[in-house]
Amino acid sequence: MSKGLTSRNEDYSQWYNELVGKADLAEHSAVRGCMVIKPYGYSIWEKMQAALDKRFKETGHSNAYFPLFIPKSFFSKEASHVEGFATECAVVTHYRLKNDGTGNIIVDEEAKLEEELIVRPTSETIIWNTYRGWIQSYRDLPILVNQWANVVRWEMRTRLFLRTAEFLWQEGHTAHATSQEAIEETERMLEVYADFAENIMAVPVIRGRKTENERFAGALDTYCIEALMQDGKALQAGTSHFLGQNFAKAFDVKFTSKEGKLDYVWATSWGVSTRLIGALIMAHSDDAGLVLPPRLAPLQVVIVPIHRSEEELNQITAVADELIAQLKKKNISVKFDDRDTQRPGFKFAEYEMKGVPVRLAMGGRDLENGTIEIARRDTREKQTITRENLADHIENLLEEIQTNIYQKALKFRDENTCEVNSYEEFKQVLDEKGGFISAHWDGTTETEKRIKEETKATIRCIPLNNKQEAGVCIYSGKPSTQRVLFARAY
RNA sequence: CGGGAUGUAGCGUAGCCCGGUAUCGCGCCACAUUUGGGAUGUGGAGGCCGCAGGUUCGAAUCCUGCCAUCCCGACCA
Repeated sequence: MSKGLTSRNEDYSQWYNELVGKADLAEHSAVRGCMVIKPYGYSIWEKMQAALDKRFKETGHSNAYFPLFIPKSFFSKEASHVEGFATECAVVTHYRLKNDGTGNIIVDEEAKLEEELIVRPTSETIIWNTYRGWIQSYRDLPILVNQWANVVRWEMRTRLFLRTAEFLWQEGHTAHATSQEAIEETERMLEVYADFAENIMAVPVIRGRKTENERFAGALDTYCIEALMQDGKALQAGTSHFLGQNFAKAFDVKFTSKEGKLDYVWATSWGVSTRLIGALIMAHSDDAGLVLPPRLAPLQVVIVPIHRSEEELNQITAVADELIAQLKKKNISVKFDDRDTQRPGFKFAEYEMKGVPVRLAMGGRDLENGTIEIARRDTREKQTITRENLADHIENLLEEIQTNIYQKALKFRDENTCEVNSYEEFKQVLDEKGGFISAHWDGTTETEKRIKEETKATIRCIPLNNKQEAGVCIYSGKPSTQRVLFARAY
């Protein structure tokens, strides 16, 4: 476990702040808990966006954009929804400032809004208010829309990347003619997320459903993917909600079916956020810095020249240029770092911190021998090889690294997932080891809450395709039909 | 919003108890020597000591208030 990546903000090390981002934007409470995403970190987000967006399009979705401000009255139309978000809303009450005559800029009380605006914490309400005008007939369905946006949730406590007051995300909002179709959509998008997490981020996830207690405000069912971080805590990495007809009823969105019957529309919503950057970091990094899976690394290959003279550098550059051209043909991003302001050793350490998957180093020795030094970030191994078929070799190595990072995380999760059969054992594992704990639960919210109060562990999910198995609840001793997954979580 | 801690250069810090305008390291700038794992030497720049009051001849230091940050809790993608 990296010293830079524990659960405590104070342990996020210097390199982490330098490279990825920092919540240091102002000495003012109004922006407390917001974050700055620096260029390198943002380019990781852009890669995530591109990969996700591609999958959204492949599954028939289109992007759209809805307003940042939501009238308070919209917001309060769905009872459980407003209840769930009421305590974390930023509210706009005025629209103008003025000079008070002494040079101070103050809020102009005359510019008070008749109705307050909520800065969106999520967009269900304003989108469903809009959908009312888009939907009349079954021919208008389904509506498969996604929005890339920022949202604000005024949490009492923030945590860099995992829970910031403002965050970037995507939120999909779909409308369907039947319950079944909406449930299928909910499950489809969960699988899109799971596939993205595992194949692009190299983070293994558990697909599951939330308990009633942990469900999204306004949803009938919440599906989620849960990942395990290196410190043994779980992280909810994405959610997909089956909203039933709740929002359609709240916003009066009806359609005429093929049979000529008027009915409310069925809905889903699903989202992932910049929290994924935190997940990526905490799942893979080590003491030398970030470890990025090649498919998300802003820079996949770096070449560091080691030279004593200008002439030597020119010779190295010539070899490098040829290699760069070959790599670019393969769509592999590469940088030739010939800065003369830093020494090779410094560069090696720097690119390790940044998590660049493959590093090449070439000096006079290699020029003579026709070789090059190749180092991989995931295992930190390096070897000197000939330059024959180098581009192909690198292409294969990047794939191998992608796989290896995933396998390593998967092995870690397997080693930190265990079944327990008593509450004593449960508490012991939780305190000594952490990780996912599979245990029988009687299915009541009361038991769930008691366990949370006593141990801080929550039910992360009821895994999909869960094995049905008779047992007794570790807490109440009542009969249970299946195990659920517990963990302490972020 | 409760409980605890902390604010000194870009970053990390010493000094505070026992008042005399600030220590060290990293980083930064210049020059030289270096360059296959975070170079070395010499010289240099950089600070309203979180903010506002108070006590005092004199405050980083003592007192009061405020602000901010971090940790724990409630809340949560």
